[in-house]
Amino acid sequence: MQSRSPETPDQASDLFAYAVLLRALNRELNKATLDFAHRQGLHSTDVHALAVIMDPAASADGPVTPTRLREELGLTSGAITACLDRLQRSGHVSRVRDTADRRVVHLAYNPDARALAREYFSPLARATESARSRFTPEQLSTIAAFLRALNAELAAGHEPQP
Amino acid sequence: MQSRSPETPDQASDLFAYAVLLRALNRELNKATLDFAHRQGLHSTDVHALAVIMDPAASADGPVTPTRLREELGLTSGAITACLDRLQRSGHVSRVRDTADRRVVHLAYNPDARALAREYFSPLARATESARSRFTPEQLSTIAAFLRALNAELAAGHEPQP
DNA sequence: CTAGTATCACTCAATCATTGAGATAGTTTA
DNA sequence: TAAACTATCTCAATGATTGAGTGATACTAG
Repeated sequence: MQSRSPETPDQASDLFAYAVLLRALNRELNKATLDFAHRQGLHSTDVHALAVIMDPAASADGPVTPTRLREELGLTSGAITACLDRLQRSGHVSRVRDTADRRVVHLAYNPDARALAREYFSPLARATESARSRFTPEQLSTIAAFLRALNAELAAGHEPQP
Repeated sequence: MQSRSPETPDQASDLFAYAVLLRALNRELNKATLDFAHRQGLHSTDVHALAVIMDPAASADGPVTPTRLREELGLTSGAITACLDRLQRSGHVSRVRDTADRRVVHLAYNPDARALAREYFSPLARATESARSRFTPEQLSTIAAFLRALNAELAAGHEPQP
């Protein structure tokens, strides 16, 4: 530990400071999401749901279904139904019955939701671009590797939760 | 767009993939928070509030007040009061009047909330430790620098929001 | 020093998202 | 075919959140 004065930034190389940084990041992203929700007149739940439906990483393993959304958002089925009702009424997503298993509903976002998505994603993209510009391609690849590793670790940590 | 095959990892060095990684991280952290909230019988709002009150990064500029919490969580004053009532009733935080400005309330978390905090923070710490172990100190310092830069950019992005 | 204004936290009735137990329709197993 | 299972939806009850307004404290100008 070579931290000498309070403002030496290299203290951030220890575990505790890392966790603090990550939670701060989490807070900033949540705040951005809330801001967006308020501007759009949507509930934060609905925006979180939209993010899951729209984000390629979330829909990596197949189309998103209400059950998938329930797991992702930690809500009960009743709440998911209400949330989807709101999103459908406001024209952001539609429910499409699976052809193979007709119990299953696939969630598709409508064309006009794309503009919404762009507006939602762009502040993060802008901030990310700004931060990225200060690092070399090699460094950026290291950082991406870390983020991937961390995501994998966190995802693994949830699994054994009955 | 130079992505060749789905599993090539070096696609993650472009901006789009970065944003996807960051949102995935955000989702994982939120999910961890929700799990914790459910286990503790707390509302997600209350856990978010606790996180703000407990986290050193959040309380960097002075003690946390209800107004600060309102800005951070994007709720109205009525909701904040109710949330603090719950947290106080369950013994996690106490309200302390500021001595200088007696309109202001400072939020302090009680000793028994420390154990709660440890349990809340430890899964993230464990995952972070695991991910960190695969990188050199120099790389870790680069990654921390990026996280700090990104947080600063995101924080700056919120300011001009009236 | 005093009136006027701003700020901080709180109150309370109304609103509306969420819960949780069940109903419904579809699928798989025996 | 009947039984067991699964995915989604329904709906009354619950309770968190809203939003306007209150009381208390602080600042500021005259």
